[in-house]
Amino acid sequence: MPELPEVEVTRLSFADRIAGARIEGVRLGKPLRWALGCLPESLVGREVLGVRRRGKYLLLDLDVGLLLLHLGMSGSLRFEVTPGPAGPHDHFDLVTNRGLLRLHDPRRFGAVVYATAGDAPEAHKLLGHLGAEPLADGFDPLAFHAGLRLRSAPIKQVLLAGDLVVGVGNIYASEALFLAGIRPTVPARQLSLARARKLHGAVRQVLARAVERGGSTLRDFSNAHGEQGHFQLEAMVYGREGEPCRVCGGAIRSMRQGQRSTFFCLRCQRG
DNA sequence: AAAAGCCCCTGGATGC
DNA sequence: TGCATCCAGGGGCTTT
Repeated sequence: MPELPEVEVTRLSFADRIAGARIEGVRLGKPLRWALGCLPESLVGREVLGVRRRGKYLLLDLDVGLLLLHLGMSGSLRFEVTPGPAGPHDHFDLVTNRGLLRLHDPRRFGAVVYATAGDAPEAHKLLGHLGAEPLADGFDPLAFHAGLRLRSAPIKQVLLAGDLVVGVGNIYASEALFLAGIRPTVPARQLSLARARKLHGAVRQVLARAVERGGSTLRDFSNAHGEQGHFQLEAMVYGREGEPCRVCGGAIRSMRQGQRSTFFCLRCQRG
């Protein structure tokens, strides 16, 4: 479910409230993708300094070490001062003196992993290979184009891979390619500098807009307050197979790329 | 090195 | 109503 916008919206919805909180306990539900990597009791007494985001990971900085959180496909976080009892899909609770941070994740592709403070966060195994942050100043169109030139895979799959640019998942890859007028199947290396620039801008535009709209709620995404997103209402192509293109009126098509659905408009995406 | 497939898991929609 | 099948926002790992 969660791509960069949903993860960032989640972060914004609880970062201020958890900053400065003292950890009082940890409750684990069923196993997530990876083991926590430390004894839950060892977190008690530590302070949450703040929350950052790297790609689709949330980084909870502690006074000693940090927690990496990933929402996987079906995860969402809630932060509640007066929480109810844990449900069958609530697999991680961080009890603090400010409130309870709870991970709800039916499919359990998500994860909470402890990392020691020793290494810089960027050196962590899970983060080391990640590409540029698309909404940061460091996302450079020239470097983006240079990276694309090295890849022969279809541009849609290069966007999803996350080693050139992070945070673009299945919804926003289709949306960005539509905005840029680029066919999802074109080999990445075929994109000219001008078209790479256009895609670079489209990625930034669609992600920034989605953050503004609170993310996309297709089934069950909500931020840490339980509020849903609204970007799905203005999607140009994602999930719109057979419906008319909002630009040219032609029928939106869908196809499979790497066992994921891709949505596009034949007429508007000729490149 | 890069690309393509394979899984992890649950639930909802659809079809017979 | 019951059961099988397919599909879903991710991504690390293994195999080509």
